[in-house]
Amino acid sequence: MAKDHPTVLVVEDEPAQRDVLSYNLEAEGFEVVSTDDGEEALLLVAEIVPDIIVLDWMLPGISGIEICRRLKTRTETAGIPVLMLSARSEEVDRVRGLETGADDYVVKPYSVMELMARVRNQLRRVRPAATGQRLEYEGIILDAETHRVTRDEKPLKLGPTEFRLLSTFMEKPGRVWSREQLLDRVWGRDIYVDSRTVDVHIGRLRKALCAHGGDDPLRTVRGAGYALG
Amino acid sequence: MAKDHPTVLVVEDEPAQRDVLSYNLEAEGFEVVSTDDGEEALLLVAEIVPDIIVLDWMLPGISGIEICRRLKTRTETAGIPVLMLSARSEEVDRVRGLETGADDYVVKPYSVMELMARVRNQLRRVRPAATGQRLEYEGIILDAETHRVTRDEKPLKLGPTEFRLLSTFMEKPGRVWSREQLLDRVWGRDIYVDSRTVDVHIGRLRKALCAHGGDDPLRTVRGAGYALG
DNA sequence: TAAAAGCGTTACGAAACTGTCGCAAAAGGG
DNA sequence: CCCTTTTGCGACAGTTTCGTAACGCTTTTA
Repeated sequence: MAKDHPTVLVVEDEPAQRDVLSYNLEAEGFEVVSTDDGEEALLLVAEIVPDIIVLDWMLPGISGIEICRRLKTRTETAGIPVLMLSARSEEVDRVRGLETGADDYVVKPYSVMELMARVRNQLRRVRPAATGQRLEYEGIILDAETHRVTRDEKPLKLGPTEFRLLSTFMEKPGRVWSREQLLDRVWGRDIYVDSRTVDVHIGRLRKALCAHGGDDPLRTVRGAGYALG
Repeated sequence: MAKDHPTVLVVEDEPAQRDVLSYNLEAEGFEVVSTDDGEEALLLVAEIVPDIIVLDWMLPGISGIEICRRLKTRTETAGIPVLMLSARSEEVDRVRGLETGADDYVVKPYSVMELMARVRNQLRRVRPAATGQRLEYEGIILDAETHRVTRDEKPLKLGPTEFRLLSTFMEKPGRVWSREQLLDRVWGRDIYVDSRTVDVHIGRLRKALCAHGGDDPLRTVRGAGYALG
């Protein structure tokens, strides 16, 4: 029903490796999409907008390094963390890998635990709420671990949907989210609900946020969507 | 020279598998001893007295199942948790595995994270003090060593399941645990138990905690799970 | 070996939450 | 200033989630 699991895109040409990665990532509760093809990867990124990309260095066709470079030079995708995998261990490669903009670099053979830790580490930057962190904005504190929300020390009562909605806003204060983006993120990619439903929940969130007084921190951007602050 | 890291004995004949296991277990801070031979395993158990044994089902010479049987029928070794690994997935095997006294059973291919979690899970059973001897929260004191719980000096009567449930909560007061996470930690990953069963035990735990008066310290987080405080 | 305690499932009522609708209010555009 | 588009929001009915009592079964205890 609801989606709060981050999506990982795995780009790896060797099937066995790909399976191990998918299996373990899924077991950790991530939503995994994988491909063995560089071109397809670039298309998938635009389509599914993953929260993080795990990218093999060596690929048939476009190399991983090239994919990374392209992603990092496009503003829409530059923010997505890229974790490079490589069979080589030379220092040169590590440097080159990070030069192209990869956010982290893991040398094969790697410990699965280590890889998971690094994936989580990157996610912590992009999806703080999904990794159980504390978010704060203008006196509003959202603690993902305890599921508690307070405004100016006073506890707020939010339903599950309002909670996820607020988490999304607080991960990037100021960012404007369209109704469709919110439906994707808060409700789930494959669920159909009328986009006006978002309005209603925004309204409910507003009411909850202002329950003890204070300004409405949510901004309506006519024709575009909503934003926090 | 005190040994603060639990020792794991890995019995697995395929070198690649053995290496993966050792690597990941060591990365997790366990002390690992491994062998590919069943006879040697039996000798090693007597020698090093591991805290837990990870045992492959199929071995040249003595089978894993036979090793398990022998260990479980000797009183000195019966208490050591045995985690069975198997490439087969038939129900028959699962049943037979648990019949011989294995404490848990993992089917290949397994998630490394899952395996680690199960190892930790078994260890917790044997060394409840591993995380800390005495937990306290708001007048509730749980002594892992004596298996006793008091609230405001008054002793509480908890069943085994409620005890484990409470110790999970007290490990991280405030943290919200989903029903699935609780099933994992308190029950065990392999057995199918309806997730609603958690509710019932939460209810029982609540009743026990409030037996001598006082507020209900457990918080229900709709759509997410439960938390202490 | 009988009694007691503990366990997991089910059923059902209560409460909370959800999505949709309809209309009023607000915002833009010309 | 009026007309169109977009948004706010109360109301409502349907659905989901939760708490708990009851029950049969297994394990432990005396």
